[in-house]
Amino acid sequence: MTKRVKLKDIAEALGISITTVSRALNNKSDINQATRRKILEMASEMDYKPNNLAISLRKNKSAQVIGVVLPIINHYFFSTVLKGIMTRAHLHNYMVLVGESLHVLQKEKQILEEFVDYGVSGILIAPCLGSNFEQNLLPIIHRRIPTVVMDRMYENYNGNFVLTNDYKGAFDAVEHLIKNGYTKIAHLSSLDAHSVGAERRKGYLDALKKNEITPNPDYLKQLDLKEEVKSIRAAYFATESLFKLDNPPDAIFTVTDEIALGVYQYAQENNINIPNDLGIVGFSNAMISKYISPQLTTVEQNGILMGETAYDFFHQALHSNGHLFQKTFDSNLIVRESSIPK
Amino acid sequence: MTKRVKLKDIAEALGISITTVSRALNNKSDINQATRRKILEMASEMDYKPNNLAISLRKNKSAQVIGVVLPIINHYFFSTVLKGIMTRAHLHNYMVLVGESLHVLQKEKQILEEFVDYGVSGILIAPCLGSNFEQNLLPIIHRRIPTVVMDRMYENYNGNFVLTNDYKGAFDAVEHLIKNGYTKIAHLSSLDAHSVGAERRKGYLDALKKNEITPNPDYLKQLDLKEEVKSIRAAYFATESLFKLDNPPDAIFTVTDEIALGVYQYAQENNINIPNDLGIVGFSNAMISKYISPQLTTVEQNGILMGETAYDFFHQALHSNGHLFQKTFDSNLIVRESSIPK
DNA sequence: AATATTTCCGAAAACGTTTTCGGAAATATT
DNA sequence: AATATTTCCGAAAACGTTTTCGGAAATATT
Repeated sequence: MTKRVKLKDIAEALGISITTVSRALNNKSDINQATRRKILEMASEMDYKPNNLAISLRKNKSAQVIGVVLPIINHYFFSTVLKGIMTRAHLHNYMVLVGESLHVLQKEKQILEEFVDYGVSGILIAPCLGSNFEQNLLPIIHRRIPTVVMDRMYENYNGNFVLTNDYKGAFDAVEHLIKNGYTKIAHLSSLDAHSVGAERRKGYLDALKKNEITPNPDYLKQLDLKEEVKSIRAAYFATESLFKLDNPPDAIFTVTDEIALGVYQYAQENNINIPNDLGIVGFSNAMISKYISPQLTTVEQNGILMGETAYDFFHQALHSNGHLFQKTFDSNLIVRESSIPK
Repeated sequence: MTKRVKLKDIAEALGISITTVSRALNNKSDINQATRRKILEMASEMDYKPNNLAISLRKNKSAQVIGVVLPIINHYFFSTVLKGIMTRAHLHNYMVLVGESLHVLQKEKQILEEFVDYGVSGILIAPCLGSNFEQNLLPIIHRRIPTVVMDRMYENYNGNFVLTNDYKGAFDAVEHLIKNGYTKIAHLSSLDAHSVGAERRKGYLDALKKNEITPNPDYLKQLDLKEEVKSIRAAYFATESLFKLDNPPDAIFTVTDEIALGVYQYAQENNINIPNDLGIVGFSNAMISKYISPQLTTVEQNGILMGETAYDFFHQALHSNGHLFQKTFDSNLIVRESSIPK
C-alpha cells in the first residue's frame, strides 16, 4: 500500500509550509496565485485526498454525515423514504448512515447512541412501534443535534417532523367506500402503540359516524404489524373471523397495503370476489398494489417526497437557530379496481 | 448545549493525568485497580463519550464503517441484502454507509470515491448494470481496501464475491417447466450488459438444448431493467408481442419476479389463464411472489444470507492477508401455482 | 540493610488538519 | 526618500485521543 499523501508531503515536495498548502487547497485568501496553482497541481499529481477525520477533529464539527433510523429496511415504504433522503443528501455531499431498529426499543436506542457517539450532524428517524420519546430521542435533542421525525408521531413532541395526514387519508378512504355503496365496512387496524394506526383508525371511525353508520365493534380487528410476513398471515385469519360473523362485512379498509394482501389471499381461497363481494381499500400505495389483481385502491403516501423533505428540514435546521420545521402531507386516494361502485 | 466531556475534564475532576484516564477507560494494564474504579465511576457520572474522530486519527485507522453501494435502494432484493449486511455489521459494531448508484456508472464511481475519501474500512458493492471494473473498482482495490462484490460479476474479476448460481437456477427453472409438460417456453431476459441476466439466459438456453428443444429466437425478449416500473411495463408489451406470434408460447421464464408482474398484468387483461394457458416461473422469490394470484413459482435468492456472507467476507478479508473469499450460493426452486403440470 | 523488581503514573509526542498571530517583503502613498 | 499599506507566508497551537518512555514509589529479594 502506498502511504496516503498528506499536506506535509506536498509541502516538502514544494519546499513550502504546511500552512500555505492548506490555504491553497481550501481556497483561502492570503496566498499568491502562482503558489496556489503550483500547489493544486502537485496535489492532484500526488493524488492527495484530505483526511476527513483530522478535518472534523480540528474544525470541531462532525463530518458530513447524517444517521437514518428505520424500523425495517427491506420494506417498500421505508426504503423509498430512504431513497428520498439519499438523493437530497447526495446533492449536498452528505453521507448517509443507516440503522434498522426492527421495532425493538432497545435497539433503536443503541443505534441512536452509536450515531451520536460517531458524531453525525443530524438524525432522521422513523420511530419504531412503541418508541419512547423521552428515553430514546430526548437525549439527542438535548445535545442539539438536528433531528427530524418521520412518518409517525410522538405524543407531546414538538420538534421537526414530516408526516402523512393519516387521519384524513383514512377518512377519505372510508368515505369513498361509503359513496360507492358499501355499508358494512370493517377495518384491519394496528395495535394501540402505533400512532399511525391510531390516526387511521380514528379516520375510519369518524367517516362512519359522519355518514351515520354506527361502528360495529366486531368489524374492528387490531393486528401486530411488527413483522410483515406474520402480519399478513394475521390479516388472513382476521378476514376469516370476519367472514365467520353472522353478518360479515362487504368491505374492508386495511391499515396498510401489505395487510390487504392477507385479505386478498383469504378471498382468493374462499371464492370471495373482490370487489363484488368485498370492496377493499389499502394505505400507502406500495409497489404491489398496482400489480395484484384486482388492482388495489389505496391512499397514496409519497415516500420519496417525505424523505426529501425530511432531509431538507434537517439541512435547514442545521443552519437556522432553533426554528422548527414541520409538515403534514395530504395524502390522496388512488382509486383502482378493488372498490368499484356496487 | 452542555460541552461534551473529554478525558481532560475527567482528569481534572480527579486531579490525575489524561494518560491515566485513557488507560482506565481502555482497560490497559499499568494502572491501580482503585484508580481505575474511580475513573470509571467519574466517567459514567459525567456521561463521557469517547470522540471517535480523535481515536481514529490517533490510531491511524478509519472508524468502524463500511460502505455499501447498491443500484436501487427501494428494491426488495437489494434492500434485503442490505438488511443482511446490517445485522452482521451491527454485531461487530460497524456502521453502514449506503449509496445508491441508480445504475449510473458515473454516480457509482462518485459514491465509491466519496466512501474511500471518507475512510471506510471496506466496500460492499452490487455493481450497477454495465459497471466498469477497471474504472470504478480497481482503484479501490489498489488502495487495499477490502472489497466484496455482490450479486453480479465482473469479467476477469478475481477478488472477493458472493453470488447466486444464476445459471443453475435458470436451468432448473426451465427444466421444471419442461418436466411439467410445457414445451414452448419463452424467456423475458435482460440486455446484454447485465451479467446476471446473461447467466440466466444461458441457463434457459442450455436447459432447452439438453431437453432437445430448439430455442426459438422469437421467444427471447431482452428488456432494459434499469427502472423497475418501466421494465414491468416493457414486460407487458413483450408479452403482448409474444402472443401476437403465429405460434405463441405456453410458458414464460422471466429474469426476475418483477418482470413476471408485467406478464401477469397482460394475462389478466387478456383472459389468458395462468397456469393453464401460460405457465410462469420467475427469479428471486420477491415478497410479492407469494401474494400474487396465482402464486408465482420462482427461484429463491436468499438476500439475507448473501448480505450476511458479504459482510463476513469483508470482515475476514480485513484480518487475513490477501486471502480471497468467494462463494456462489445454489439457488433452489420454489414451486407454486403458476407452473403446475399441464 | 542494600539491591532488584514490580507497580503505577505522568510528560510529551503524535495522528493530519485549520487557524491565529506575527512579521518580512513587496508595493503604494505621501 | 521616507512612511504606510498590502501581500504573502510560516511557526505554533489546537482539536481529543493513544502510546512511548522514563522514573518515582512501593514491594520483593538477597
